Amino acid sequence: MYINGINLPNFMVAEPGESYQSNENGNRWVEVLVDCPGNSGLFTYRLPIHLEIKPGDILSVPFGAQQLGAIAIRLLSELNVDLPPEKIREVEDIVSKGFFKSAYWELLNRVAAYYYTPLIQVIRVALPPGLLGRSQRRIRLSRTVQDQETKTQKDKLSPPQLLSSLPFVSPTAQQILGLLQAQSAGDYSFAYLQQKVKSAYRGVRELLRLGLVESYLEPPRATRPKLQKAVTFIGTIDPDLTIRQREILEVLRRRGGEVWQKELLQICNASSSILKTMAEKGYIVIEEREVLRTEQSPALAQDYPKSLNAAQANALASIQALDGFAQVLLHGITGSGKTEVYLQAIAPLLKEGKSALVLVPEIGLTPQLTDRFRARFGNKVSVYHSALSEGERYDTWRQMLTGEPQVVIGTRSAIFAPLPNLGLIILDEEHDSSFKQDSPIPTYHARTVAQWRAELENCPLVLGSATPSLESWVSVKRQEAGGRSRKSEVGSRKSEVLSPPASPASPASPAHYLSLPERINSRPLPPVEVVDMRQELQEGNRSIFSKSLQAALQQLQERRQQGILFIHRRGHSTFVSCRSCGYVLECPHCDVSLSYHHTEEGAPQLLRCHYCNYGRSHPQHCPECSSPYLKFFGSGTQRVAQELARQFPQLRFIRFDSDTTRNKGAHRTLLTQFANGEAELLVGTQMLTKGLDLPQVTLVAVVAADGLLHLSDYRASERAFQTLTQVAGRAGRGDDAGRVIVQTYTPEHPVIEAVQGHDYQSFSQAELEQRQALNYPPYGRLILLRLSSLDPIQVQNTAQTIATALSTNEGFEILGPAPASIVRVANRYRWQILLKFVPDALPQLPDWEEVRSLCPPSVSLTIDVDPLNIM
DNA sequence: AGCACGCCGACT
DNA sequence: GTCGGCGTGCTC
Repeated sequence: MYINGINLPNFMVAEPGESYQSNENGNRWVEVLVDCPGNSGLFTYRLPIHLEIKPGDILSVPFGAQQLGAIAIRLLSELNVDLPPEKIREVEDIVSKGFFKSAYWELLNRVAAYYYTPLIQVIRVALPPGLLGRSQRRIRLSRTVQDQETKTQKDKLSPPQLLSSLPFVSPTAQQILGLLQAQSAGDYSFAYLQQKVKSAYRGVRELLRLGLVESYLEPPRATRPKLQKAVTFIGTIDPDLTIRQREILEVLRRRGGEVWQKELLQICNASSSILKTMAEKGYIVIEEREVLRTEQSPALAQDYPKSLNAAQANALASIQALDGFAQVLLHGITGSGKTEVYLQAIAPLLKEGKSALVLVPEIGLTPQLTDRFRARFGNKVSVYHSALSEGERYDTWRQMLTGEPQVVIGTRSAIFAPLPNLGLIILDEEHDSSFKQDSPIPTYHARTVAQWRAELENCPLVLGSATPSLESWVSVKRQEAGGRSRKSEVGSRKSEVLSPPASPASPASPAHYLSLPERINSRPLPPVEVVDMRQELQEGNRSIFSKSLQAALQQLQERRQQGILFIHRRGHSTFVSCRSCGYVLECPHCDVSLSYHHTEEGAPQLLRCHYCNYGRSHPQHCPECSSPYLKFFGSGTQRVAQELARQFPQLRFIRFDSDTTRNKGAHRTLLTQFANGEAELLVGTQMLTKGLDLPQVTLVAVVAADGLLHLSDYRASERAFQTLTQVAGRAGRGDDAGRVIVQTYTPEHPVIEAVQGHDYQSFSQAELEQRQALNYPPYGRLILLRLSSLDPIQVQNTAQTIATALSTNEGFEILGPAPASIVRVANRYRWQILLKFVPDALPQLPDWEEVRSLCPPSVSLTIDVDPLNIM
């Protein structure tokens, strides 16, 4: 396949056994998948003789009164009996030859099946937007009218005379005709006419009958490649060239024999006519080439591989020794140089002609990471995420299809990047919850999909994190233990014994745990000081800053060092805690804290458990110590900023949160300002935790850790530990030693203690014991049914009906139905039912079709498999 | 989702 | 009586 100079490889087809010439095999029909809501079913079309259609091709088909994109699923030699042959229409065209390799196709199908999502929805995530676009119906003046019109103009007759010469035309039709005549091409989209004219439909029909206008379909506007003229040098430099021509050829030759025409003319200060002459004489070729609209990055100095410490070298060697599918957990503490390991693992792959896929939580937040990849691999790196423009996305996507060895860095949807020859998949910060999509469907987790993809493409998957998710931890541990018995407790010793790569003889253990237990250059992890805010209150300090933090901020200012202030700001997900004794109100039936319920104005204040729907009124006094100082927690960045400005007027700070980083490139700008020393303090939320590498930061402070600790969610502790460890890890990455201050009302909380001791090991062990006792993931699986409707009564009733129907099933426990923590969002009332499955039991899944049938049309139901946010 | 058809209320 | 609104159902 050859498209505008880019050589597309011939992909294997979804069903390799398919005959080359479909008609010879008796296949006369094709089943296609159409992107049309309300039906996720298949449609059958006739194969035109002149088109050679194979499964996996993207087609254009007539569908009702429109033309749309469809995907060929399989060829048929016989028709379904209950499909009347006269209804069958013919495929119009092939939009794109099949790029659904069998492994890729299998991946999409697996995602659809696992997440109970129609396949077409999965395909929509995988394909760039616009590729499955629908046709546009357009209306234009018919030729006769146009001719007549020009004649009228020539004869200086006014248009009304044209109309008056016609038979009775309704006012609507006249209006449409007027609009079309006013436009130079006499051509409008039907949709435009419909919005401009009251009831255009009838008017248009009338005009069509009269033969005054014609209706036509503009084919689906698949995002088109951008073309530009390129000049290629072909001949030799001939003596009978003019001096000017020779000059141009010289420039062309020096630039590698191929330059964009625009560029060449600019350099030579020439006009295109001279090039035309030269092309006619056969010295050069001018042709349209595709220009890839890929993101341009600032010029970067070439970066070279850095020397590795022992653990890094060990990890790299283990990854490089892998052959085929394997899952690797690269557990490297903050600042241990995981990125360098990735870079060096990728470099040899590119030489072998393979590509690598690197997934990161949020691309905008990590300009540093992409810069580093670009500095190392130059233009072999492309970035792929949903914030790209349609054109950029399409072009990057096509760039991947070329099969050139390359590195693609992207966010969760990039797991579907159509890279052939995948040699390695890396998920950086694999614990991060943004790898999970919770709406729209499919509610996939990129890590789960990555595992399948690595397996199907037979390449290694590296999961990197300083704070691995318990899922990955357990999964790798379990498989490692299953494959070979090793005595040493992993992670407890500094120099970790690496398990040798799985030999082909024992493929049972494709899991490896690799540890980077030390920071690069042997820098120490920063000491973590925990400040008891109850104590501060007792001592009369009512400020949100402890004395210790105040002193540290003062010092920062004096020594002109830099720091980070972390605030956990979350809208309504607040919890209630006693300011005197730190008691947190919890649900008596579940092991979670109660959350303050957002109800109507003036309604009684309620505390509610979102798991079992237990509720109670907000108490006046602490049930533990009777103190009246019960407080909702959740102070935002703004309040902290105000407080900073008041107490430390000299201190310059930059707010780094979703309010201040909304604009494109704002992250980079703010970080550059900070790096240039334009402020001493970076004040921000979650986004500070994600992969920032700012060597000059010596102080990290967490204003109130409690906001993270007591969310009413079984994952609260894991998340809190991850976030706190990550944010603490921003300190002391440079030559100056760092320190961390964590303010809390519950210093004895196990998470705080684990963070203080930088102790992933004991934290995960304790947390896993609790999860196991309660059957929560990674042991028991969860499926969350989310229901929503504009009608609060109807959702509640439906939720109740479904829960009752499900209760006859075995193999899972039903929690709820319960209202979502914020019941009303965008005027929709939301309820949910959580299904908790018994671990290792054969999953007895409910019949989802039956469940859906219990849902009236006014209530929408989504099934979230392995939900991360249960709130 | 579109885009048909079809059935009812407000006008010449 | 038509015109023009909107509700319902289908698309190989």
